[in-house]
Amino acid sequence: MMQVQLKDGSVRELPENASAMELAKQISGSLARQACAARINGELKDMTTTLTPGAQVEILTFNDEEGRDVFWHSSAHILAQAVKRVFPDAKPTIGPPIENGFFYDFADLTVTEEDFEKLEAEIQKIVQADFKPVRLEYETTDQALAVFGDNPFKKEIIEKLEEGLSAYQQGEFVDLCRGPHLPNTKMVEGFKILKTSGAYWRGDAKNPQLTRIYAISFPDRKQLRAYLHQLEEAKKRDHRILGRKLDLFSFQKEGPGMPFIHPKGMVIWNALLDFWRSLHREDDYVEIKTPAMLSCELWKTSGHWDNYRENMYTSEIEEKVFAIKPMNCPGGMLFYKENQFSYRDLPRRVAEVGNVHRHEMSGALSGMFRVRSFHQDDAHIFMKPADIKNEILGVLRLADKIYSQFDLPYHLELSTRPEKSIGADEDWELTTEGLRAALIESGREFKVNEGDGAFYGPKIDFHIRDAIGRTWQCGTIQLDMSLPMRFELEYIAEDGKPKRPIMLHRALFGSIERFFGILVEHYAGKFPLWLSPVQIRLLPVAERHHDFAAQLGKTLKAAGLRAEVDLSNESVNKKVRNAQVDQVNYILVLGDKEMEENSYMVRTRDNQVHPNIGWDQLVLCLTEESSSRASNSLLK
RNA sequence: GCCCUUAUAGCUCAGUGGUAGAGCGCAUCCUUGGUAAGGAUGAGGUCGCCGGUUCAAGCCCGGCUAAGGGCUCCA
Repeated sequence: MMQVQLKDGSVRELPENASAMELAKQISGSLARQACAARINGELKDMTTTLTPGAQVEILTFNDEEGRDVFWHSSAHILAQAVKRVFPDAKPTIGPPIENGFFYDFADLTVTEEDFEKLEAEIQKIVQADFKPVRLEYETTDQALAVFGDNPFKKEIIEKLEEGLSAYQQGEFVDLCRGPHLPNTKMVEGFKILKTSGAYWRGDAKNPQLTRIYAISFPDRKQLRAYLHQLEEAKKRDHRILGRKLDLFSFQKEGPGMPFIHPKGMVIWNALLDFWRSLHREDDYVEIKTPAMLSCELWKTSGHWDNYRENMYTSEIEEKVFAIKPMNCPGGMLFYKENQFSYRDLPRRVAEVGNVHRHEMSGALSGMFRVRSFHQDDAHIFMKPADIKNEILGVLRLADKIYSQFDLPYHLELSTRPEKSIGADEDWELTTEGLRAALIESGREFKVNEGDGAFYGPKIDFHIRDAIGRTWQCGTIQLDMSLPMRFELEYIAEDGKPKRPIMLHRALFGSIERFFGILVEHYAGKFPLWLSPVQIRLLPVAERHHDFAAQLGKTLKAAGLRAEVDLSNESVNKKVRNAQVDQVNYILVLGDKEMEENSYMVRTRDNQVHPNIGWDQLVLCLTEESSSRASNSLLK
């Protein structure tokens, strides 16, 4: 007999040479059925692994991140086995687990969605065959090459690894693999191929393109169904679909990646910017507007011409070359140089909501999330070295006000000096520590990405998490040591001598277009009142109530509310439905009763009914809800 | 940019080589209706664009344009 220790510190007695699976069985039958792999003395191993006396053992299931990775990686092998059966010429390359599921990349394979059914049928056969993956180990590179040498991708991997080579076999299928793997294939009850795409070998466009198949699997068919359901739900929030349904924006083939914002979208846009401007006024920002197009000489000075030219739209007129701005900063530099500043004038906070154009690769475009024409809520802060910490703190506070307005949780990341960078060591030290000190003083947690800063300075990024759990990099604070130098910015210091200011770029929404798209999905089109394109719709019951409704509509508009009166020749039921489908916040049906009683029944788009509300009370309540930018209805 | 997929009425989508369809929306009329779809009639399409195959192309082939998924996760 021998003893092993479990994660919780308890000790188990087992026969000599017992495997991890036998341990799991001793603990409980259900654990043994769910066990994906074991962590033995800190290393991930197969359940078949023989335990040694005194070993520390943890049994991992699908509920553990690492267990899940093993589950999905084994699923990838099953997928590859099925692909080999259906397409014998396909050459498997790699097949790792990812955040949601896994993929496998193949060379010499073309699949379409019509093949999915065939592949899934084959996968079911493999699952039902209940293969027990067996680990094979190779002593030498040559041994491994004898098995996999005809696959150039596996060959590359083998030659790179040289030792510790292993493979797993299930039935006729052998795949080079580090492991570990599931004890059997029958555990994979729910399996679904999701999509296929091209992917470059090792992620590099210079390498051959492979065919990638994405899939997901679960130990339980119910979990698969729930996951697929969740995907469907997320699809319903898709800002591209809601944007069309709610008539917020559109794209035209004449302007790929260049959104048209419709009147209802502009209501949201303007509400966002009103909010943004009010906060910036409080924080003593001034706002400017610089030209969309400027001479290429400017872009040569800023460095964009050398580094960014292929992404810039250019135009030649009267033999002079101009470029549409991909960033606002160079224009902001010219503005700074308009005046001579004293140290007393700093920090100077200059904001600009600038429309920038960047020629993104055609395949990268995606709704409002990745566009070629967008607006940055930019600001450039010019300051003395001593101002850094306070200015960063100010921006952190401002960002917090903005994100918390939308109930968007976020986290911060600090990126430090990359290998390729400009500027003196002491400048990097000064600026990076300024950022760090401000982050620490703000009391917020942050992650550090060493070497991930821009070549011209360190930065802080804001990553927000939306209602479906996805994270987005929105805000950014970037210290820039390059532009003040290139543009020879100065201020006059206390000693009367010119000094170079420190400059930072910052954006909080990031791209307004993208933030807009995120909000559409975050709220699933159900905007809070202050953002909502149509806040209230009045539905007269019959024609004799039209004048009454129009009159009330006028009162609401005069109170600053966005009201519509539905005079269409439709039934009341239909009008209510239309208003709810249009995500109108409040719906009022107006008939004889309302004309007589001056008391109203207010219905929301979610079918909440608030009875017996007086007109003045209603107007007061809605104006308060809207102007205070409340997240939830104030009606009781 | 590259790989795969898609493009038919304003929108969502059927239509596998023989003169173009549905639902919603829109228009007109009937209905004047009380809280999620009242009824009838009608208009609306060079089937994304260019070329090819064919007696005949929305459908097959090629090119272009646009859209969607992906190209970060290293056996």
